[in-house]
Amino acid sequence: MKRFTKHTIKNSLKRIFMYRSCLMRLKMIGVEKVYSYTLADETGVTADQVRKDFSEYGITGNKKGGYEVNDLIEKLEKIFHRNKDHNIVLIGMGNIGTSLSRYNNFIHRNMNIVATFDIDPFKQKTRSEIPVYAMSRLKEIIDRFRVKVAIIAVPEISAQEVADELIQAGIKGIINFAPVLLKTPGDVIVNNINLCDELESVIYYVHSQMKSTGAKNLELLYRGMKY
Amino acid sequence: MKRFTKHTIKNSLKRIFMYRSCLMRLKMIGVEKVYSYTLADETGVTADQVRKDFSEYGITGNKKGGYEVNDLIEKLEKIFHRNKDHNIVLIGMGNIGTSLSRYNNFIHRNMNIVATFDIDPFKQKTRSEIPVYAMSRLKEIIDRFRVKVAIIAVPEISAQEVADELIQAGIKGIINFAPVLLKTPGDVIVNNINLCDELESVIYYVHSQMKSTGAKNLELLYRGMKY
DNA sequence: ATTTAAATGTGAAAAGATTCACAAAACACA
DNA sequence: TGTGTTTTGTGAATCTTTTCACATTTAAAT
Repeated sequence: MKRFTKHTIKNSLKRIFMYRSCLMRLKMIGVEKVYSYTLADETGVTADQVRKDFSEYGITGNKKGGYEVNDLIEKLEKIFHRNKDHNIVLIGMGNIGTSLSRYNNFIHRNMNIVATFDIDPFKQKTRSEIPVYAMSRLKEIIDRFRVKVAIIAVPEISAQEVADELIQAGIKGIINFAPVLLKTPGDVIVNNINLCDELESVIYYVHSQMKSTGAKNLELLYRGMKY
Repeated sequence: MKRFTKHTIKNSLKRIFMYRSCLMRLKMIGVEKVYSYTLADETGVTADQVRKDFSEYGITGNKKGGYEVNDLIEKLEKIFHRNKDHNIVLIGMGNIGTSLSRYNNFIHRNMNIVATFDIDPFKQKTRSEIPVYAMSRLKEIIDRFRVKVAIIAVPEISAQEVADELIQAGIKGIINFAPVLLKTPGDVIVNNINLCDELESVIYYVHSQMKSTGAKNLELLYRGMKY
C-alpha cells in the first residue's frame, strides 16, 4: 500500500506571487516606491495582510518610507530562488501538454522545459526545439539535467503510473493537469490543477448569485467569497 | 475609478468536487455504497471533514448505512446545476486558448464552448466545429446562447479590456488564464488561473524541502503544507 | 532641532476552518 | 423485540488565518 499525502499551497505564498507580479508591472511603468496600501489596492487584499505576509517571509521595508520597488523585487527573487534557471520536464504531448510546452511565460520566468515525453512514437522527435523522448529515457534525462520538477499532462488513466515513474526517477515536485488526485510519498509535493473543477466553480457561484435575487440569500453567496 | 472585488473559491467547494470525481470513478468500477471514510481515504482528507462538508451543503446519508453512490452523485449534480448544459465562450485563440477549446473534459461535464473569439482575422472561421468570431460579434453571440461564463485566454496586455467588454455583454463569471489580476464589479466572479505561479509554488516548496536536510528546519517546510 | 504626519511591524482579538467527541439513528442478528 | 455494532451529524474545542489597533520609526516641514 502506498503512502498518501496531500500538500496544499499556502494562501500567503500565492499572495506573495501576486505582489511580485504587481511589483514587476509597477516597475515597468516607472514606479520606484510602494506602500503596503499600494500593493493592497492593486491586488484586492488589505494593507494589514500585505504587511503580515511580508512579516511571515521576513521581508521588511522602512517606516514612513514604505518599500523600494527594486529592493523588494530583489528580496522576493531571493526567497523564490529565482536567481538561477530551473529545469522542468513535461510528460504527455497531447492537447494540453503541447500548449504548455509552448507557453512562453514559463521561459520568461526562468522555468525551462528541457525535455518532454510521450508514449506515441510518432510524436517522438529528439531533434526539435524541445525534444520529445520515449518514456524509457525518463531517468536518463532527469539525471542529466538535474530536474526536480515535472509537469504531468497525460490522460487520467495513466497519470498515477507516470507519477510513480517520475518519483522513481528522483522528481520531488509535480504539477498535475490530469483530473485525478495523485498519491505520492510525503516528500513529493503535488499541485493538482483541475481545469474542469475550476470552470465548474465559476458556474456554481454564478448560479448561486443569480438565484439569490437582490439581498435575499446573499449571506449564502458571501459564505463562499472574500473581498 | 473601477470597483474592485476579489472572489476566492471555498476549500470546501473544491473538496466537494473531489468527492464527486471520486464517486464517479467508484461508480464506474461498480461500487454502490460509500462511507465518509471511503471518500476520505480516496481524497486524502479526514472522514470528519467529509461529513462536515456534506453538512455544509445540506447533503445527508443514512446512519450506519453510509451513502448510496448514485443518490449522492444525484444530490451533487443538483447542487452544481449539472442537470443542464452550460454554454461558455472563450476569448483568445492563441496557444492556451486553442488547447482549451479542444479540451474534451469540458464537454464530458456538460460545459460547452459554443463560440470563441479572436482579433486576428486569419483565425476567424465561423464555419469550423467551434466557430472563431471577431470581437465585434461578442454581445450578439453571448445574447443568442444566453452565455453567463467566459474563459479569457488572451495576452496579459489586453485581458482587462476583454474582461470589461465581457461584463458589458452580460457575462457574470470569468475564468482567467492571463497572468494578471482582473478588476471587476462585485457581482462578477473571477477565477484567476496563473500557470506560472502554480509552477513556481511547486519549485518553491521543492527547494525549501531540499534546503531543510533531514529534520532540520522542517518546521518551516510544514508551515506551508497540510497533510 | 523640534514637531508633525505617515507608514511599518506585530502582539492581541476576531473570524474562519478543521478536528474531536459523542449522542442519535439504523442495521444485523439473536 | 432487544442488544450490540456501526456510522452519521453536529455542537464544542482546537488550530489557523485574518483583521484590528497601536507603539515605534522615520521622512518631511517648520
